Amino acid sequence: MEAQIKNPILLIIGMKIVMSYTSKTSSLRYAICKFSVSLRFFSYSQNQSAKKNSRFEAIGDAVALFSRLITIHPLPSVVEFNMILGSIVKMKHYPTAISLYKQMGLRGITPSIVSLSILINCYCHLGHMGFAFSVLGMVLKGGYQPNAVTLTTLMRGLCVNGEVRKAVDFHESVVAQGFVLDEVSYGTLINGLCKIGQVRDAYELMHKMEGQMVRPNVVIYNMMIDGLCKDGFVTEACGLYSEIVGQGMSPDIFTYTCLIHGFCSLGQWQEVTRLLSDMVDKNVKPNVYTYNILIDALCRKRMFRKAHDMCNLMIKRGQRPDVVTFNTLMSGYCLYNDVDEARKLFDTFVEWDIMPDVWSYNILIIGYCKSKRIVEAMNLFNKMHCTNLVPNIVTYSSVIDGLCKCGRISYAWELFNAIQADGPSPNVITYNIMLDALCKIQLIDDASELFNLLFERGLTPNVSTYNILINGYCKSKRIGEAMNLFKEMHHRNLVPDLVTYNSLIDGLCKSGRISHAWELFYVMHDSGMPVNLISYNILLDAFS
DNA sequence: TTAGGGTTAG
Repeated sequence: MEAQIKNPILLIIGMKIVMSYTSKTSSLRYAICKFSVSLRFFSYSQNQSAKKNSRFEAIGDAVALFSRLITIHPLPSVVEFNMILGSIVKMKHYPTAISLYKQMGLRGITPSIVSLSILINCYCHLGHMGFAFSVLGMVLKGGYQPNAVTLTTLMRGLCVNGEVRKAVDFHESVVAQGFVLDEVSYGTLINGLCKIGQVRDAYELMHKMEGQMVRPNVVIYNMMIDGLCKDGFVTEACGLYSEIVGQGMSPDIFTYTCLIHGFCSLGQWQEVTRLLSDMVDKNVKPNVYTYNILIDALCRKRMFRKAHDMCNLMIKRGQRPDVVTFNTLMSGYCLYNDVDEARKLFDTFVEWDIMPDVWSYNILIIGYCKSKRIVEAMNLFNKMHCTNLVPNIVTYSSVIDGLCKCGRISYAWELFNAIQADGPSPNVITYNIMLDALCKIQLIDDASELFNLLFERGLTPNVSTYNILINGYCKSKRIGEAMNLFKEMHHRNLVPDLVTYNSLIDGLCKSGRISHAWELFYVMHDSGMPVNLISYNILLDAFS
């Protein structure tokens, strides 16, 4: 059955393609190129106006056009098909692109390295890295030459699927085999490494790429600057800024925004001001991200008047506040326990023509829970279900925490089980919340069972998980089990913190094992842990 | 002549 083209503009373009094909191949390419641009436009307008159906129509049109092209005699070249597949990938319809790729094969169209790279990209986006690499196998067996795009796509796939290390190893092996990578390939790896906090390795890689005759561009410098700033190495990030300038390149809005973020985190306002005036000199205009960072920094310092002034300034300079701006302000108010002020802002979203997102709801739900106003938190949680917003694991964890802290543990437990069965999978934070609740009501054996379940679900406990359980065991006077967990932390390369030591020292003291408590106190001291007042009070209490 | 990388908020 012939597919219908629903959009009139695309119908015209589609007809143009069929007509022009009979005359000239170049016209066909021109028409498809226009089609591709139109698809991108529709995809864009879908984002802008949130019209649910336009994306569906655009994808429908793309498929319809593909179906028409595949029936033309003689068949258009693979380039035309690649252009349609590329547009479908841009619309994130990966399974559709894969299915159309397969149809191409059935029609006897020989894929090019571009088609195969698109296919690899689809599998990577779907998290099917095994399939992605089997396509690479096809590439090699078929005598194609994988290029920098093919290899970068795979490296990015590994990075976004949580296997950055494998991506780095893969890069090393392809370089050793003589494949040539470019600045995008290195940028992908550097970004992957920075995102998992391996900034040092990223930095080394940036210097290594120069040995491969690939020079870092501003994008790579920006990623490094961002990574360094987020790790607190703002001085080093500034060094890279100087390198950009020294090499005759121009720092852009990303460079400045990342650096401003770094200095805001350190509270170095003078540097922030200096960067802002530097931006004026270099004619780089702050954008909504830059303003949001500044507003966030002001809110964290409780400078709400100045934060609102900054909001007005951004409007005056032609930058519209967005949902992040409002979320940032709401978050600031909640940080200082003023959930009512945050709620007032939330209620003005409509006036600003801004749609609240999951973050907006989460900020308020957490705010209400913190103030023990569980009814209002639950009302918002229920209101979310009436919108198109899908609560995420942060929403559920916050609500579960709120319910636990208000003593409604059975309801919290019900929700926890519900999301285990069907919902956003609980993460280690959700488990910690439930574990804490169980320990607080002395159900330490149930907590221990839940702790085992955490491993079964493939999650990794963190220091807080151990602290919660150790504290639970200590409060139940089961010091032996608490000490076993303490040892287990070491095996898992988890470094005990002040909370771990204080819980154990308290537990040991309250069980009359004061000499053991002292021993542990010295272990803590020797490990370089800054001892706080709580530690001394625990020991003083024990002595008195 | 189609395919791959970068900034914000819990």
